[in-house]
Amino acid sequence: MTDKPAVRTAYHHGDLRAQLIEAVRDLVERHGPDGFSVAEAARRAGVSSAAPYKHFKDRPEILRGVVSEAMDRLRAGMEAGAAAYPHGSIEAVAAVGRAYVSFARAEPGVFRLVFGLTEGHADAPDLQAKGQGCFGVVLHATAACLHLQPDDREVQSRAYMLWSFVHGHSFLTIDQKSTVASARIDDWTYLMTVSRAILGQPVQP
Amino acid sequence: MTDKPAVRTAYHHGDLRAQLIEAVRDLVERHGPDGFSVAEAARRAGVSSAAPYKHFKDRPEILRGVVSEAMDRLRAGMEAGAAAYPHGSIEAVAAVGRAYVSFARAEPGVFRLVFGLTEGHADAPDLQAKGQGCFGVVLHATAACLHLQPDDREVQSRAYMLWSFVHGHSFLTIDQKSTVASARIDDWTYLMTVSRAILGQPVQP
DNA sequence: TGTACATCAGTGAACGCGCGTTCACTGATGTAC
DNA sequence: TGTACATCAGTGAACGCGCGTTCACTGATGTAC
Repeated sequence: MTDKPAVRTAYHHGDLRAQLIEAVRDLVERHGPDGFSVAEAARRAGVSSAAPYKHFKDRPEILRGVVSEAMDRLRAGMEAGAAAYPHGSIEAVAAVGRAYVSFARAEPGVFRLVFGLTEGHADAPDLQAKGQGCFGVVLHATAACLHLQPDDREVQSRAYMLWSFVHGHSFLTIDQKSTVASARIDDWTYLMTVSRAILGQPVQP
Repeated sequence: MTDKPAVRTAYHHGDLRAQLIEAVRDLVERHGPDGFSVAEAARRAGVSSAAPYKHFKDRPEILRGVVSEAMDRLRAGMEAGAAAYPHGSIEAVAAVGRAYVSFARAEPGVFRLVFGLTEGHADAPDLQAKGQGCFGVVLHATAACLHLQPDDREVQSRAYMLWSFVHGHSFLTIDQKSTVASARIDDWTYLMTVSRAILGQPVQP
C-alpha cells in the first residue's frame, strides 16, 4: 500500500511476470492457442509450478496478459506503417494493412489467440479498449485519405471493409489456404489494389 | 476383404460413427475447437470410452471427420446461395458470400475449427480437396460475372479478394469485433457493396 | 551504521481429476452349408 | 429351415500422465528507527 507505482524490477527472480508471458507467447506460437500449460511455462521460466500464481490469478489471466502485450505490438506496428507514407495517402492505408498481415505471418499462433480468445473471455475492458485502439489506426488513415472525420459513417464503413479484407487475408495466409487460389500476387500490390477499390470510389453525400 | 462398399448402417449401435461426429461437433460448438475430449463424446453417444477407437484411429482423426462433414455443408450452402440468383449476376456472388457468413454465424466453433486445424494437420488430401471445392464455387460465380474462364488470372485474383473479404468479415462477426466499428450496415448491403467494388472495375487485358 | 521487523516472491509436496489409449473379453449379427 | 462358424462393434477395467491449484513454508529484500 505504498504510493510507489509497480516498477519493482529485479526482485527475487528479476521479472518473472514478463518472463512467464514471454514463455507462454512462445508456447502458443509452437503449439497453438490451447497448447500451453501453466506448468510448462513455469518450467521454461525456471521456477516451480506454483510460482505463476503469485502473479496471475489463474490460467486465463495469463492468456489475457499475452493478448494484451501482443495487441500493444500490433498497434505499434500499424502506426509505424502509417507513418512511413504521406498522411492521407492510399499508401499509408495499405501500409497499415501490411503491418497487420506481417504480424499475423510472424506470430500466427498469437494472432489466432488474439482473435479467438474464448476461454479467458475477451470482453475484458482493457482488451476491448486495445482492440478499439487498433481499429482507430485504420480509421484515422481512412479518414485522412477521404478528407473526412473518423466518426463519419462513410469512413467507419469503409474502414471496416478494409479491416475485414486484411483480416481475412491474414488468416488465409497463415492457414495456408491462400495457396488454393493459384494466381497469387504479392502482398503490397494486393493491398494497394484493394485499398484503391474501396477508397477510390466517390463518396456518397 | 469383401467387395462390398462400407455401407453397413445399423450394425450394433446404429451408426456410432455419425453420432460421434455429431457429438464432437456439438462439443466444439460449446467449448471451442480444443474443448472436447474423446471420453466426453463417447459419453454423449452413450458408449464406453473405448468404443470410438473402433471407428477412428485417434483423437485427431475424429476432428478431421468433423471438419470434413462441415466442409460438405459449407459448400452445399454456398452452391445453394449462388443458385438462388441469375447466373453471372453480382447478386449470385454476394449470395455465395452470405452463405459463408451465415455458416460462420450459425456454427462459430466449427467454423474456427475448419480454418484453424493445427493438431490434426489440415493438409490431409481429402480436406485439401474439399477446400479447393469450396473456393471453386466462388471462382465460378466470379468467372460468370466477369465473362471469363475460372482459370483466368484476373478471375483468380478477384475471387481471392472476395474470399479474403468474406472470410475476414465472418471472423470479425463471430468474434464480436465488428461492433468496434460503430456504423454497421446489414450483411447484404455490405456484401453487395464490396462485390461491386471488386468486380465492378474494368478488367485489365 | 546496525538491528529488528514486515513483506512477499518463490518453494516443494501434495491433492484430485479427467484424459487418451490398450487390452482381453463378450455377445449380437451375418453367412455358408 | 437349422446349425456352426467367422466377424467385429462395443465393454469395462486398467495404465500412466500431466495438469491446475492449494498450502504451509522459507528466506531474500526493503524499511523504520
